[in-house]
This record gives sequence, structure tokens and C-alpha cells, in this order.
Amino acid sequence: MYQLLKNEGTARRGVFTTADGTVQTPAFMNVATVAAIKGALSAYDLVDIGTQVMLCNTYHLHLRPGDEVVARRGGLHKFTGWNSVILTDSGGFQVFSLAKLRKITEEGVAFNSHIDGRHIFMGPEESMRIQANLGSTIAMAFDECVENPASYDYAKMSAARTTRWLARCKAEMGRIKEAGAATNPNQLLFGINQGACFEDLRIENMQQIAEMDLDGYAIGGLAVGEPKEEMARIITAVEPHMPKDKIRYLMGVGTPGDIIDGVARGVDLFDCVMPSRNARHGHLNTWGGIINLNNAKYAEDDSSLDEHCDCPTCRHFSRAYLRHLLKAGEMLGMRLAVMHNLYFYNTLMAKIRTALDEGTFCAFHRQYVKILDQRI
RNA sequence: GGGAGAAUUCCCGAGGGGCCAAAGGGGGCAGACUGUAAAUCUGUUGCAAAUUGCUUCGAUGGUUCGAAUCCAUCUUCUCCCA
Repeated sequence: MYQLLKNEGTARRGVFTTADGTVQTPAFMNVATVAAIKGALSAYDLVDIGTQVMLCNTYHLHLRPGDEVVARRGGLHKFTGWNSVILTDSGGFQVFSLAKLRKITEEGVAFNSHIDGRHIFMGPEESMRIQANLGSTIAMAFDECVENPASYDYAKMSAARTTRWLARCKAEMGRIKEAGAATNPNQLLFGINQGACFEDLRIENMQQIAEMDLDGYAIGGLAVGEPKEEMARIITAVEPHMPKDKIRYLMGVGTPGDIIDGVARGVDLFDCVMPSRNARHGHLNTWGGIINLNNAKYAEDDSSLDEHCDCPTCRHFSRAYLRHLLKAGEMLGMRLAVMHNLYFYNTLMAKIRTALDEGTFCAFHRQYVKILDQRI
């Protein structure tokens, strides 16, 4: 259940209550595709870095270890030791990212496993059954994330099909719960808006899925290579048609600046691989911008990563040491870097919430939206 | 003591008269990454007043229009026989 506490323009401050825990929004969900945050972070580390929601992936967990294995362990919460909110992505993004290995029909998508090449079929019903086995707090509807650029005709056809898939997802989830076969009987379902970069398709699609009374609504298919102005244009066009009393999720976004902009445009939830992937590659977020620790100039820099950050990494280690660990390919380097970047993102969201609470988000936006994405 | 082989750029290593500032790795430097097939991918890596010029293939000297490449001597290393 979503409760809007306060708003500043279209920006919203709220609380999302679930059976597994409460999420203060706006929030950034930390991506743990295969039920682990890459960089050797466990559920216990997530508590230390201020994580509210862990995000896992249906397709990846279906392949390995297998959703039924997870179900027999009591679901993702027991399996991972993370006792708060878990969102599972439906596998829809893999329709996009594994494009070379798949074939899409009305029924669903045929994949070749990226692990061993074996034939896999996933449609709305399969995705719902897998997510029911995984027992996440929130299941995402199975969608097609269309590549950019997309033709108008393809985007229209695909969005309509994704909506038909959504109806099947809702029906299948109902059947599973009725049969008592869900690992988590309180599992929620979010629908996903598609329509590429065409405002009329986006709006029409949003209006259709808004009528389906889902637990939350996501905007998908953005941040897939289109210019930032395009993304902003689409969010601004769709937002007025999203239910005010439901939580809104902008999938796969983004940079700190993208997130601040997203909040300003009325989004409550975000997720992105950037903080963890960039951290592993030496790109660290600071309150003054992004630094690339691989750069030679940090080889003898004894200062902490960010003097304004009090994460475990910044409290104890120098840039020179972190750079050495990263260069040497040590797991510790990645772990410390990922902890910092996720702490940074989680802290960014906390600051956004405080600004909204205090009615100063507009000033916060002005101060940080550009600088945080800059390279220094 | 006798015989055989080898020395190439930061490292390993290809190249056996002109198309060689010299393949390919590694390392270095730099860049990319947006619901993670991503410890991946891309560029670059002798110097400079830079469509060119200069220096570099163990050292010195030679052959040749032209040498990393052929010859002589030397140095160092490896292997085999004593």
C-alpha cells in the first residue's frame, strides 16, 4: 500500500507498506541479479549501507539455482537472509538484453540459455510461476523491453502485446494464490508501461494498465540508449496518467542526476546496475562528482574517497589503497568500492526524502542534479 | 677444454634484405558502461617543430642503393659432450 505523505510540485514523498517491510520513498533498490550484490556483499552488508529493497532476477534465478530449489528453501528471504522487501524483475529485460538468443511470439519468448544453450520458454504464466516460487515481495509483470530506436508500428504492436501479457500475469498470479501454491501469499504485482519514445503510445498504454488496479506501476523501456531529453519527455507525458495512490517505479534508472530528475517528475522507485558495475570498474560517486580511481593521479592519494561520506570504506581506507586493490583485481577492492557507491545512492535517496520533508527539494535539485554526474 | 643455439620496444614473444617504429599477448595509460550473459568492451602505448623527420631490434666494425634481417669480432646467457 502506498501512502503519499507530502509533495513538492510533482515530486512525491511517501511510504510503501508491504507484508515484508516498509519502504520510505523515493527509494533506490539495490540490484542483486542472482540473489547477490556483485562485489561480495551479503544481506548483512546491505543493512550497513542503508538498503531498503533488494532486487533479484527471475530469468537468472530460474536458470541457476532453479526457482524450485529456492522455493524448497522457503523462498528468497530465507535463502538470502534478507528479511525486508525483495522485488523480482520478470525476465522481461532479458528479452531485450539477450536479443541474440531469443524469439518472441504472442505466447512468450523462447530463449537459449546463456549458460549452457538449452532451450527455455518464458511467457507471462511461466514468469509468474517462477516469481511465485521465489516468493519475492513484489513480482514484476512479464514485458518486452523494446530496443531503441524502435519503429512506431513495432512499438505499438509490442506495447499492446505487453498489456495482454499483463492481463495474463494478473490472472496467473490469482490462480497460483488461489491454489495455495505461492511461496509468499502476499506477493504484489506491478505492471509496466511501454511504448518506446512515442508519447501517444505511452499515454494510451498507461491509461489501459491503470484500469487494471495493480499494486504499483513501472515505466519500462527507458534508458536504453535514447537521449536524456527523450527520457524526460516521456516521463513527463506519462506521469499525469499514473494513479496518484499507487507507487511508481522507473526501471533501470540511473545516474544520480537521472534519479533526482526522476523524483522531480513524480517517480518513487528506481533501480540501476550503475553504482555496482561502475564501482567494480573504479568509477566512484562522490558529493563533488565522479572520480575514476584507476587514474594514475590517485596512486599516492592518501585522502579518503569522499570526505563528506561516512560509509565503512570512506571511514577506514585511502584512495591510494583502494586504487591498488582495484588494480590488483582484489575482491576486497570491488567489495569496498561497491559498498561505497551503494551507500552513496542510498544516502542520496535519504537526502532527497529529507529535502521533500522540509520542502527544500527544488533547491536540492538545483544544487546536485548536474554536479553529481560530472567527472572530476 | 670441445660443440650447438640465443640476445627484438616496459615484459614475454613474432619477424631471416625494401611493404618495419617492427605481428600477437601481458602490463601501463585513458575511455565506455542505465530493470547485470559485463572481473566485460573500446582506444592508445619509441621521440618530436607530427600526411613529415629523428632514434630504436646485445656491442663494435663491415657488405649493400637499402640491414632487426647478411658477414666478422667481442660481450652475456642457455643447452650438449668432456
